[in-house]
Amino acid sequence: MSRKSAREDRRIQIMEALHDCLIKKPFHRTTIKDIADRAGVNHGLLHYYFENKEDILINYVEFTANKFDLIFDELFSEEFEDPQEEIKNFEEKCLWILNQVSFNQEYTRIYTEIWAIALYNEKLKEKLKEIYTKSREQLAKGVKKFVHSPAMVDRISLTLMAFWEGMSVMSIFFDKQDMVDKIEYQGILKALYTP
Amino acid sequence: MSRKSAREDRRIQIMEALHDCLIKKPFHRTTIKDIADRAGVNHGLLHYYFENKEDILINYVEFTANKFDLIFDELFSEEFEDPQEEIKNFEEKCLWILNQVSFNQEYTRIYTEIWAIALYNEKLKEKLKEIYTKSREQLAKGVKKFVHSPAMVDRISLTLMAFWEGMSVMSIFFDKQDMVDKIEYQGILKALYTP
Amino acid sequence: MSRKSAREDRRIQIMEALHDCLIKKPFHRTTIKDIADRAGVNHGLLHYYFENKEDILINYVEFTANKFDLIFDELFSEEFEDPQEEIKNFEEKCLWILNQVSFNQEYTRIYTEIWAIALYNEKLKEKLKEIYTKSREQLAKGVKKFVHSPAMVDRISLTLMAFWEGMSVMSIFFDKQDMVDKIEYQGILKALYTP
Amino acid sequence: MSRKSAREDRRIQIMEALHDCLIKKPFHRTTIKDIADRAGVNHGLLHYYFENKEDILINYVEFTANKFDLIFDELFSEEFEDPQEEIKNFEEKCLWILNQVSFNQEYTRIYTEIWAIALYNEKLKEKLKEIYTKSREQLAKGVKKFVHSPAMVDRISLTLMAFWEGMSVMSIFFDKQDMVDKIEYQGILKALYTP
DNA sequence: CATGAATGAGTTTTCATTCAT
DNA sequence: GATGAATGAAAACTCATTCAT
Repeated sequence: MSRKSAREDRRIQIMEALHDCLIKKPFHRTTIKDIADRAGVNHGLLHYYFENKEDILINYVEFTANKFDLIFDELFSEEFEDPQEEIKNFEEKCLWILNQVSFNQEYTRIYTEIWAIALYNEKLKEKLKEIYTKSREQLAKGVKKFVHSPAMVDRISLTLMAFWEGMSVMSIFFDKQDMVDKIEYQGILKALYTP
Repeated sequence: MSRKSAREDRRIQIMEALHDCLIKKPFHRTTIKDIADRAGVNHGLLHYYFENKEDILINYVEFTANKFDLIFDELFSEEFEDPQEEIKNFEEKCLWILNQVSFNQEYTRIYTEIWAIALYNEKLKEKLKEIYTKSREQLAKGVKKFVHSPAMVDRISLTLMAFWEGMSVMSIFFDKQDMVDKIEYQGILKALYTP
Repeated sequence: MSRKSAREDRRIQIMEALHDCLIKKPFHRTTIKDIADRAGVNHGLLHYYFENKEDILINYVEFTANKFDLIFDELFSEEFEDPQEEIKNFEEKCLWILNQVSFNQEYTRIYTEIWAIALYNEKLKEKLKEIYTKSREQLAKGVKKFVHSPAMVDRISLTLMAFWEGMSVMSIFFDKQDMVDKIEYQGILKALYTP
Repeated sequence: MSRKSAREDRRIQIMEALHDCLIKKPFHRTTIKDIADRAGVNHGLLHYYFENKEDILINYVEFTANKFDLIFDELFSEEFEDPQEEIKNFEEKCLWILNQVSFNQEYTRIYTEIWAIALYNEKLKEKLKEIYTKSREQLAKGVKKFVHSPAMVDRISLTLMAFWEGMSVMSIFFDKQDMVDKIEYQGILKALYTP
């Protein structure tokens, strides 16, 4: 393994340690030592691999963004012959995102806080914008398969993103199953792409 | 003015100072002294009127919650003769909420952070739950006027809440006007209450 | 009741409140407000009746000193015909002091701390010296009844005082009953006044 | 010198700084910064080597306890052929303790306060109990050499401990030389071990 | 006399960051 | 690269005391 990737491995190890920490504590109460302990390295070393504490977070966001990217990419690139099938499949994917992504407790926790930090941190805000823009584009790719007006594709993907985001936030205190039960998801979707 | 309200005035003054501070800095970087300076009082006094820093925040949330409560209450209690009028009115109200509440930059900033804090603070979480439950109920009151199935009333209000919440969060970095333009709001609403 | 004694009543009320507080908390963790609350008066008032916090303590010491004074005075002024009776009576009194004074948990607690404060407070030290000197003198009065050499009277009273003081301090963590059992008190006393 | 002992050296340096501070000021008026300044180190460092202020005190007590332990151990392990010699020697040792330990102004000052703190601090109380129990045991070892009844050995050592403790406390304001003069120490001792 | 609002000095503790080894 | 000792800035909270009403 090259020297470069050994360095990268260490960085990933540290970012994963940060992830584990963020599940338990908010970022500003997570200390450099917490992260170091979790990663099993000396705390002084974190300053060798990252500029400062904030820098670890920014890199962490970039690091996890790639994961989401892969998920959304894979999710919406599948092709079907039958348009009817396409729609049914899309609805399934949307439901999967709601349950697996929006309602993922770990990411909801972590990203809710990252949003809050981003408010006062331009670099982080930029990163988040990137992530959401990409996701929206990939979602749009999926919508395009059965909706033709570009304006409507945009409308639907934006609305879905907002809806997921809101459900994610509300899942913090409202019962997830209860929320899912109350939503007749397909109805909403159908409504969205009905002209 | 009675002594009692003098005390309450001071408390409000302090909570308003916190509000001003939260627009500029996240809560955990806002110091007791920042709030005191902003309120123009001695920092020791904040500990006289509130138990601790967290207590100020919790009271602040309660304080602003009442404002929202009043808004939602007033918004959805108006009665119309014509059901058609009712629906049109409701749509207008919803648009107003999106623009005036969800897209209110100050509250978006502040509440995004409060959500993040609430993740690790049961008292705050409880308060937020209360606020959202109340708002949902008042929103439901408005929906009931033209939708008869209770299940659907529930579905619509939950979906709208999530949608607003998500739009609010996304307004942090996406252009608000652009988002409004892309949404054909009435379409969504109509879709929601069409069986 | 004269104005003067009304003032004195208030002062006593405050000193008694301090006493109650000192049973529960050390002096430096007892706040002016604690004392005021206990006394049922406004905390600002304590500064009207006493110069400052320390002043309350000094007055408290003087106040309780009088109580001890009365006890010792009454204890050793009784007269007996028979010298043998005198000795037996003295031994009883000594045992009473050990059990009722040295082993009095409240006073042990409070005075142990007062000693510590007195180390760095001349006024308090002076007060304590006064109290112990007086007690020693009254104890000596009791001893004189059956011991004639003034030097020995002095020796016995000093030794007894030290012994009581030490037992008091040690009663903080050693079992009192166990200590009493282990001491054959009369033996020690007899030894002390046997030439 | 090993790394381990470098750490221990620093800890001792800090405890010695605390000792120096306690001679001048009571513990609760001694600040972390006072101790750090005295030790010539940064105040933040104290929190690196000790959990908190209280922890320094507890370690200090343990640290000085060992010193006393050594003294008492050495003092009462010497063996003599002649029982008469044994007694004479014991009396000398007791007088030495009175003068060098009970009347040691520094330790009297410091320990008087530590007693007071221990009243409200279980950990400290436990430590003190340990120290006194050990000392009593070592003292008993010395007494055993010329007193055979275990009950009496116990009685004598307890009484001596109390006496020393009391004399120590009283030495705060009574003249030490005067007290020594007034005590015919050998008489007391003889009395104690005379059946 | 009585109240309680207001002040401000003081103290412990936390922690990111630096740096010598 | 790795370690852990050292630094120093920052911050919450406490409380005796003062004072206007």
